[in-house]
Amino acid sequence: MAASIKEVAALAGVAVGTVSNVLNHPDRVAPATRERVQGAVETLGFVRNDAARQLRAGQSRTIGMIVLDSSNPFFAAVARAAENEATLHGSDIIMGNSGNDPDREARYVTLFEEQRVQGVLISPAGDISARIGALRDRGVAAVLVDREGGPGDHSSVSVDDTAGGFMAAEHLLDTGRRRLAFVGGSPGIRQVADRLEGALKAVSEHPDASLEVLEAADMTVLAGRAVGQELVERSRDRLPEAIFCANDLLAVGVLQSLLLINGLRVPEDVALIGYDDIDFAQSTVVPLSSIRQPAEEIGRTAVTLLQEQLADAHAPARQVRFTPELVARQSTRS
Amino acid sequence: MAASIKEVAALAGVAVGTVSNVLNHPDRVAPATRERVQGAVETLGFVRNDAARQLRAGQSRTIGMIVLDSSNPFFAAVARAAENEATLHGSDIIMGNSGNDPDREARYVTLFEEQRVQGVLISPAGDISARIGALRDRGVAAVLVDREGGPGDHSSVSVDDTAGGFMAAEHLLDTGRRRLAFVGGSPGIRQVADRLEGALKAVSEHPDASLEVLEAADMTVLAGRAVGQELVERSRDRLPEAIFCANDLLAVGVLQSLLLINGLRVPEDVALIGYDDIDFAQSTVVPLSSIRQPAEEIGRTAVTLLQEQLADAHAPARQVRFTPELVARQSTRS
DNA sequence: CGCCGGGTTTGAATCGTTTCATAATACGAG
DNA sequence: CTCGTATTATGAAACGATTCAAACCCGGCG
Repeated sequence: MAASIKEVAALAGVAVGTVSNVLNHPDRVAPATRERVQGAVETLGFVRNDAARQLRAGQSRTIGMIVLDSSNPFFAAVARAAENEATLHGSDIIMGNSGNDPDREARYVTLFEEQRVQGVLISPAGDISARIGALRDRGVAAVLVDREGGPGDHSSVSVDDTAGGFMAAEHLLDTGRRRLAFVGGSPGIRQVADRLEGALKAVSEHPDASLEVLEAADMTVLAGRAVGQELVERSRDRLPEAIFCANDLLAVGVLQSLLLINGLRVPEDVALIGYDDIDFAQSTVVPLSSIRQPAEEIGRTAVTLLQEQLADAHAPARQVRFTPELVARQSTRS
Repeated sequence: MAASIKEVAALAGVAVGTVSNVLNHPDRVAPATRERVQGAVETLGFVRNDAARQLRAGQSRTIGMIVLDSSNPFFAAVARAAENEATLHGSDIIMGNSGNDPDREARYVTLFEEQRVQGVLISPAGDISARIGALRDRGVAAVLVDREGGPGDHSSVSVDDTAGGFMAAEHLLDTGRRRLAFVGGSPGIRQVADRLEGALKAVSEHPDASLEVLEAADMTVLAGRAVGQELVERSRDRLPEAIFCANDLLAVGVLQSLLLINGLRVPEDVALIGYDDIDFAQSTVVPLSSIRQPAEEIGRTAVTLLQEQLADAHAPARQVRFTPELVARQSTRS
């Protein structure tokens, strides 16, 4: 159905090699011939078969990217920045969503390997350092995104989640709250574990403070709402004074159930802080305090690190680590 | 670097065809041989080269999807639903972001054509019906998403934007507002034009009502904030009584500047309604009225229609059209 | 007039997989 | 013991683009 280079050659009355040259090295072809070939390409509606090209080349121009949750605005922002940066370098990015599911993650890694992508940007769900090692052995560059690489082996772009967790809890403590709660997703998620660890550290520095840990089914608005519901069903005096959510989506959900459904006041009855500082954080019912991560820079840097690896396979792995930043808004006012 | 089927065959002491059979038709191979081959695959870390496979097959198992703006939660939801549905059918989806830029859109279409994708799901930015026609001629199925197909030629999944625009304006009029404003992106965007048209129709039915049209640079929170800023700088009596934004992101931005920055009250001073009913709409400072579109169904249906086309190239194009729904919240209370 | 050198063009070889007609083998029945 | 059949294995051909050594053409120079 689709025309091949051979048919173009036949129509233009030249050899296949010439057509290929018109496509890839126009300067090597005499102007008259070039036009004749371009005419043939036009009339046949020829579109280059990328599979054949790649097969010959042994490698594609594509970068694979696996994100934990593309419907989380934070990851969407990271992905967008990466996309822009890649376009600048003449690469295309194709994306996959693991949804925090190690199986789906593995499927995408395989898919990308089969496609012989140049490299992979990945926010790991499970423990895939073994898999990444295998990738590198096979000559596929990889950069961890939003997760620190092991000791010197993988390049990575991360944000210091422990510091972020510390900042969040510290802020709550600074504003006079003592009975804190942490709402996270599965403790298997590294970001959740690290943020919790930071929070625990802050709390441990105040002998009179406590931190209760709650687990949400998911890191979504809906799951946040469910946890919030659970909380308000307790007797009032067992309610925490402040809640730290592992991301803004959870915080928004908790906020909804506290406030809209149960008539509690934020921050008077309960203070609330999220994580990521997504665009919506400042527009919520009560503007949400949060810990900001530099999404754009993360995406851009990830691509840059990957390009470094591509340019020189023996370039040392680099770990870039950003520091998050507290953004205090009304939801934690004292 | 990467092992090929040939090396696997050599190591296992069988012919290449046998290895291929182990990979694709394990039942045709004797158990003993199968295990020997699988062992070789294991030790060599063999990964199938998809380019070669596709070249031979002439087609891939991939579906290409082009969205207008993946950082808009509405599109993210559509994409996610499509992804799930495709996975169910054993296809993979790769995504591209046009960002409403016809050039980027064209680049992605080309990329997908070169990859010989099974089909394309596309929310068109520019006028690409010509391009889609070319795709079909070449045997690539296409489904328009969130835009109605022309008369009988393309399959499409859309939502009646004119009806939605009408509903929004009608609702504002019903609650007693008369001087309305419409905030949209570029009028070149079909959704914007249609929603405006619907609103105009509603307004024209009320002789004492008026509709002022404002254009935002973009359909983002930031652009919304800019337009809101412009509005509040006017003298108070020239302020509209109600604002209809072409999507929720714009509405959130407008809300921010009205309320947080300028101390106006919503809905008392100005009523506000958005479009899409994204998850955050109910969590904004003042819960946002909106027009809901069934994102999940749109994504799912798009894939279904594509599968129909794939199953039978001569299946008639189908147009599925959903009707949006008004969700009234506090921001338009009278 | 023959040869040289440049710019052009040619077309066979190659990439790795799948397919399929054919060959090899094993096993039972006669 | 032989033939027929069923099961399994073989390996050449094909997919379509790129590459590259070789062929070709043509004007200029000795």
